[in-house]
Amino acid sequence: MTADKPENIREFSRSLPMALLRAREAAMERFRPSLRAHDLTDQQWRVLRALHDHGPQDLSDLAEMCCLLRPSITRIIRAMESRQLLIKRADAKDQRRTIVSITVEGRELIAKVGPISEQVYAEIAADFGFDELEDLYRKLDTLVEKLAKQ
Amino acid sequence: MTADKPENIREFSRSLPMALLRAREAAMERFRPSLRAHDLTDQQWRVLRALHDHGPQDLSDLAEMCCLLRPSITRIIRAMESRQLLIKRADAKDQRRTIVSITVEGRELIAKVGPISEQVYAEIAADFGFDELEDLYRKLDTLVEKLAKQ
DNA sequence: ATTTATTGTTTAACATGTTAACTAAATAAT
DNA sequence: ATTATTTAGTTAACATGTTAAACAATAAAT
Repeated sequence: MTADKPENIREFSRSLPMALLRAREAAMERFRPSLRAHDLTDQQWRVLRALHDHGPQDLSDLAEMCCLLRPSITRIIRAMESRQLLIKRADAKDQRRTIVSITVEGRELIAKVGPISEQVYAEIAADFGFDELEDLYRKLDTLVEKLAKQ
Repeated sequence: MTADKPENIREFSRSLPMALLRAREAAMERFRPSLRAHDLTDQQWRVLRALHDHGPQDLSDLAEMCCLLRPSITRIIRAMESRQLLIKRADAKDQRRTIVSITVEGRELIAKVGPISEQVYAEIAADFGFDELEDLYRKLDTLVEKLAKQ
């Protein structure tokens, strides 16, 4: 007895969010081992890289950058500060703002994990094709752009 | 004083998992309002659609289908069962397996939310371009395929 | 047949996602 | 200047993500 499959809804496999999630999981699966080996969650690694690449940031900008919600980043920063991977200070001009900077320890961790991560990336590019990858980036950027408007 | 930006690591913005996450968030942002209006989380909606489209499933297959981990699906199914959106029963041939089926109430919810979801999808296709969307699906499928091997 | 290994699911513990409510600091309005 | 509004961040409460460990049922090995 097969399920009576109504035709009134798009197939599950053709769900854009699902397709993007599956792709992301497939990619992350390759990066996770090295992150976990250094006691980093996906999110902590994102925060560390954002601070490394773009310098000190207030929490809201950092959250936006890393695709994290404010309550999440509050907890993530707290845990990372206690590990001394970053430091917090109040913004002198606006006492509401908290500004976060990466520490030497944070940079050392990047120096350890970064190269492994780069190698994984190179493997992905080799398996999928470098040009294909660039094309995918462009399409994803365009999608975000088109969906953000309105 | 700008951050000293070392060149030894790929730019944060060129992270494949981040690009996929940003795109997914941009898409989900459009679907969430109707899901929340019917007290559904993203994950619960995925489970409901999977059961609707593919019929009764055991928990492991369902988890795989929905990109969920086993511990997550245990809790999600428990909550949805108490809302009577689905029912569980033991597999007669293998008492370890739990088989889940969508209920009439579950189908009724699909009948309410599905059309709204379809309309959102049509808007996305209109904004991004239907052919572009099809092309994106193909590339994402290929990516998963190439990354899954090895 | 009994033991051993494997498999499907759950529980536990902690991190994050998500929404709403709250606090304090800065701005705007009067 | 005082009040009202907005903004940045936190807390609370609950859902899910994630890993490891536990458990029961099955399959494999002897």
